Amino acid sequence: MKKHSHRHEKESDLTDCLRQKARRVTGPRLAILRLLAERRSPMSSKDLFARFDAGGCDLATIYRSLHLLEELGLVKRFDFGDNIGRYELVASEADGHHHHLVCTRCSGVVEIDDCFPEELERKISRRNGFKSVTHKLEFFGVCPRCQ
Amino acid sequence: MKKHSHRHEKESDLTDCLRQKARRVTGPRLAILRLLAERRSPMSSKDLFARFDAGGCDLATIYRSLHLLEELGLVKRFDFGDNIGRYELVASEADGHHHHLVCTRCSGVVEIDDCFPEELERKISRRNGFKSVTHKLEFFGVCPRCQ
DNA sequence: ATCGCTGCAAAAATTTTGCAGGTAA
DNA sequence: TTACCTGCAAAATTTTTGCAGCGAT
Repeated sequence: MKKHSHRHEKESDLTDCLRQKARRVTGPRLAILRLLAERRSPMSSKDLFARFDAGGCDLATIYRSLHLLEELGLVKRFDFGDNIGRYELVASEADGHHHHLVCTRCSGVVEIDDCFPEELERKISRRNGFKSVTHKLEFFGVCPRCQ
Repeated sequence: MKKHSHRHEKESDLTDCLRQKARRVTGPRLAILRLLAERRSPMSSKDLFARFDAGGCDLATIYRSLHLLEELGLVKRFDFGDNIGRYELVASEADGHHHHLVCTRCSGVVEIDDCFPEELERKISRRNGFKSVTHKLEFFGVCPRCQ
């Protein structure tokens, strides 16, 4: 059984992870996690920067925080092919692995749960002798409103 | 039956495509196509720039050319998550749609022919009301030599 | 009181754009 | 000749880094 979820779950995850690495729990890191938790679709550093209240947080800090949070496995980076890194909170339930369907007109994002078949991934890994194989999969198309 | 391939196939494809758009066949465009044709794995603008002989070609021209060639459907852009656009020649046989297995240590690239099942892609498209759905799929892992 | 973290500023890296002159058709 | 292209330089974007001071533990 997984622990029950309550509003501070992410904060305690963060505290746990950081303690293990002798890193500190700070305002910007908590704020970034909260901002990401408010949205289902991935956000860029700039998106986050724009959503900080007055007295916000430096852009450099956002970049540094996202790198750290990614290293801790609390957030995950996605790439939609426009040279802008976007990050999403990693779901605590299950593995949270999922993909996106991005509208090429309005850039709207729909979360997709279907995934590349594990068996095929294993086959690709085995056939090429690669270890620790993962994948990135994103879908692109024109959403109903933009058609 | 498809037309037989000979060494100038890409050049004539280019000529055809450009004519249709009232664009010109130029040295840099031909050179970029040739450089891409020499390699199986995708190249960045900088890679291409570095491979130009003396009296080469401006980086800005490479960027402009790649955009144009992509628009013409002669090259395709891939993203490996490092904010660097990489381009590959579009195979003339079949649709040439394929993916890559990238080593996270040495950045070596293996071409992969397996692809996301069409039926699943159609299901995703249908379920969300999206049109013209395509996808980007890349694999990452540690290659045999780097293990 | 440590050591890590942040803001600020400067730099780096990738990509885009403006413009004057050169070139394919 | 007429657009279109290219090189050069400057700018725009996104991301990284150095450093002095602040702050979590």
